[in-house]
Amino acid sequence: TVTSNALIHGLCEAGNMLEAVRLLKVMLERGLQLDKITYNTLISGCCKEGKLEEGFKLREEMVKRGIVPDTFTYNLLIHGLCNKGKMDEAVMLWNECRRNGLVPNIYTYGVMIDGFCKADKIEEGKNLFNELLSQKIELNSVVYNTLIRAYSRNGNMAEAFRLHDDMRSKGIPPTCATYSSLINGVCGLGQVDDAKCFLDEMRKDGLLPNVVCYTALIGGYCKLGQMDKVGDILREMSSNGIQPNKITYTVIIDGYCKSGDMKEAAKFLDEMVEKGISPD
RNA sequence: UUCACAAGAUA
Repeated sequence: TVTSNALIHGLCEAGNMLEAVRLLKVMLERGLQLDKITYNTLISGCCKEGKLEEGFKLREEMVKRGIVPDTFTYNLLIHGLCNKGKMDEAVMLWNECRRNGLVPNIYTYGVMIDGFCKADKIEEGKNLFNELLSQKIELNSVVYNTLIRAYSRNGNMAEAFRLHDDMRSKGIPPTCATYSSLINGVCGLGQVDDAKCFLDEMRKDGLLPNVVCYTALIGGYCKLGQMDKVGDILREMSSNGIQPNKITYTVIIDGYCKSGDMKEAAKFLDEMVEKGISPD
């Protein structure tokens, strides 16, 4: 069963749900004992493809087989609902989860907080976060990053920085995701040169700026129409061994197009294709 | 062996 579960997971990750379900049938035919992990893995695959109905059907099926859904199961389904912006239904599932005597974990909170934030209900997200603070659940970087991203997108950098200080003071390490959100927020205010300083701060924290951080900065310069600065960042990236990816190129090409320089845009498109990245 | 967070364009 463990081996088959791992295989199913691999197929789901590859987006090959049909094969994964086929494998499930094979397991049944061979009389292999299915477990929570088998079902959770499949439910995760369905939810990632946005096939929520399938996910809920699988949950029914597991119950029929006498396998009791656990917190993972709920987290997956709640996540699926959140991704569709169905926060009211997500809240109902959250309540059902507790009614069934299951204890929400850090993932449950993380998914819900992120769902609220992405549905433009930051205050609700923040309230859940405060509830989380009062629990005996250990906090981690992800929940902080979620809120930091939300406040940064809103241009509320004061609150974003406050959370950043707060996580540090609790010994929770900022990550690349923390910094890319902060960079993106400061860039959104047009302070791209200031945002660039975060690269050094990251290194002081023992983090190596990754392609996401650099791309956020490039995007900032593009929005300001400072296309000359884009080359600087690209050089800094390559001297640090970081390769631009498809999103980086998309940002640059879009920037040149919007600044009316189609020749440069075409150059970067060519460069991207030469590197084996297919445009979309 | 299964769950959450960061950067882009899109009529």
